[in-house]
Amino acid sequence: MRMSKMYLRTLREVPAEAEIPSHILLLRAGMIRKLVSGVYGFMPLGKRVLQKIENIVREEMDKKGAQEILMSAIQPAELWQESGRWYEYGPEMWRLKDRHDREFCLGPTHEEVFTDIVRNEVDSYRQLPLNLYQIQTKYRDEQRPRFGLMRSREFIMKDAYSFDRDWEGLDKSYQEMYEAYETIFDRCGLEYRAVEADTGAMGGSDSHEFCALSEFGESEICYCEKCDMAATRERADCVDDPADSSEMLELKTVETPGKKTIAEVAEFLNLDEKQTIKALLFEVFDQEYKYVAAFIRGDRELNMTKLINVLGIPEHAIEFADEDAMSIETGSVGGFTGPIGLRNCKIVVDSELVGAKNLCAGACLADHHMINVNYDRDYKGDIVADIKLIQEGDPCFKCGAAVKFARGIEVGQVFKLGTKYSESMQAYYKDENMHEKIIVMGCYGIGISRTLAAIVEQHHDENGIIWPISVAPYSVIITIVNVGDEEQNNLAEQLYQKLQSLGVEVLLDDRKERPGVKFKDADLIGIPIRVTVGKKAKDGIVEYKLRSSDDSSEKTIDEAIESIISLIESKG
RNA sequence: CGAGGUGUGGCUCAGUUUGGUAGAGCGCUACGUUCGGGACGUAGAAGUCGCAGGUUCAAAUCCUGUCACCUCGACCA
Repeated sequence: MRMSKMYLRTLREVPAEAEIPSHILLLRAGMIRKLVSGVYGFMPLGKRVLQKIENIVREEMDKKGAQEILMSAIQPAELWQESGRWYEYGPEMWRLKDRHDREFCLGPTHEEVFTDIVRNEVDSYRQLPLNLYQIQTKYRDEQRPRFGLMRSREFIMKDAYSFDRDWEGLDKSYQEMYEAYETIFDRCGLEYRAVEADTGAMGGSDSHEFCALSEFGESEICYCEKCDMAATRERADCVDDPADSSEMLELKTVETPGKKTIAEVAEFLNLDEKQTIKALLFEVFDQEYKYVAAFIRGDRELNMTKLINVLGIPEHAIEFADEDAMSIETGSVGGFTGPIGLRNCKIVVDSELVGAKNLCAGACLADHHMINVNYDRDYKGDIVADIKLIQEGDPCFKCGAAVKFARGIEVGQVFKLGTKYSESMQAYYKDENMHEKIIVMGCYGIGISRTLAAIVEQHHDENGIIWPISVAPYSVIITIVNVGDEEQNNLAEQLYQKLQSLGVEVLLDDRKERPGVKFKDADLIGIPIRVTVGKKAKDGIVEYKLRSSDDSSEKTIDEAIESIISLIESKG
């Protein structure tokens, strides 16, 4: 491609909308352009990178026997009603109606559609296992789109769905996809970590997230250096402090005027925060009960994901309670709510509180707390479970060593769905004995556009992007220092033609620009190999330089071609 | 959804406090001089000041409403 003809505009200044390196650089390098909040278009260079990533994904999926199809982005509400997710999915789903008032959505994911296709066409065990995938645009009406491609409302995703005869088959399919993902992210040049994850709105049992490590990642992950534990923060189990064997003391109510927070109460009563109980009050929607009170030890934080999991409700069906309204119905008192005296409300108690003794809790009476509160003797929970959020340095639930934290960009996730969808949507097959059996499913996603952003996060410097050669829009850029010089033009043209005939993806910077501008642009758009044709063109000498290094060397064009070919073969 | 902020040529921004009829740099066009890390000169083109009302002789500027965008929080396969 001749740059004089290429549709490309690079920006010198940082667009006001962008904050993090990938967003800034993708905009500055003319790879993406915003249409509205959370919706981006891909310009020629960006589109090429996207295709590189897609092709890596295709190759590795195909190697595992997965077959590519393409389903529509538009989906009928009926399918989602059948699986129960039309309600569950919440406001993130982009819903619309046709002229006859029939309801549809723009697909945020495709479990229902794939299950529907397969249940209609798979009858026999001979057709299983089966793995189908697509690379397609997905829609999620995010509350707050952020960071360019990182969290957008329209994005490109590879989603695969496996269909097996039984759970053993699913385990195998899952393992195959897990391995494919490792290869895919390795080939994309990403430094990543696979961590255990919550299954969230997808449902199912096991799940792993593949997180590209980055300080701007939105996933908090925790891991253990002593054992193989690695999980998202919301998923990580917590270890309860050991039970206290002290005697139970007499329950008392004490005055604590105006002391509402844990810190204030602990200081006022001269207690450790560990000796207090924190109350968190929620209102829930469309359930048998209206309010939830969650109790955890005063020094702990609540893990919202764990809470909604034990309650078995979708995330959008719960929010912090309006204290006044709740007070009337349940007897809670803002700042002074405790487990004793509450009514008409689901009580969830963190498991750690069961073994703790003589704690301080709100008295459900203004300006009063109770001391020497003990589980079982003084109060009970409707549910007792681990609902704590893990902190850095807490003990690992597998081996007890202190856990470490890191941040990552979730570029892929694999789920064992099991029979969640095949059951609700009745996807069966017949076994050897003509017995009807349920299909066991898995699903496997990769955010293609997010992966692109993650690669930039990990591969850039102050001058711009540094694409790994495997995903670079072009492998080589030939920079002509002075297009007014015939010898330079001729030599560059010769090299350009040769590289093209060898199948090398090459840019020829034949623009009438000063060399400084061309070098800056070459660095910004991140082409891995730069060949500069300058003063020594008359001797047949060019300068060969890698974007990733400051060193350069002088070569004849044949030597340059040799270096280029061998580099592409080793890294491409 | 809660809090804060911003909307002025393609981009980055000044001008708004104190109303007087729109500016700079970059980019763009033409010509000339340059030509190894974002050159210089000359001459140009380009903006209903987010939108709608209102106040006023006069509104980018003041008032009301509205929309969009950004940040933090909450939330998020």
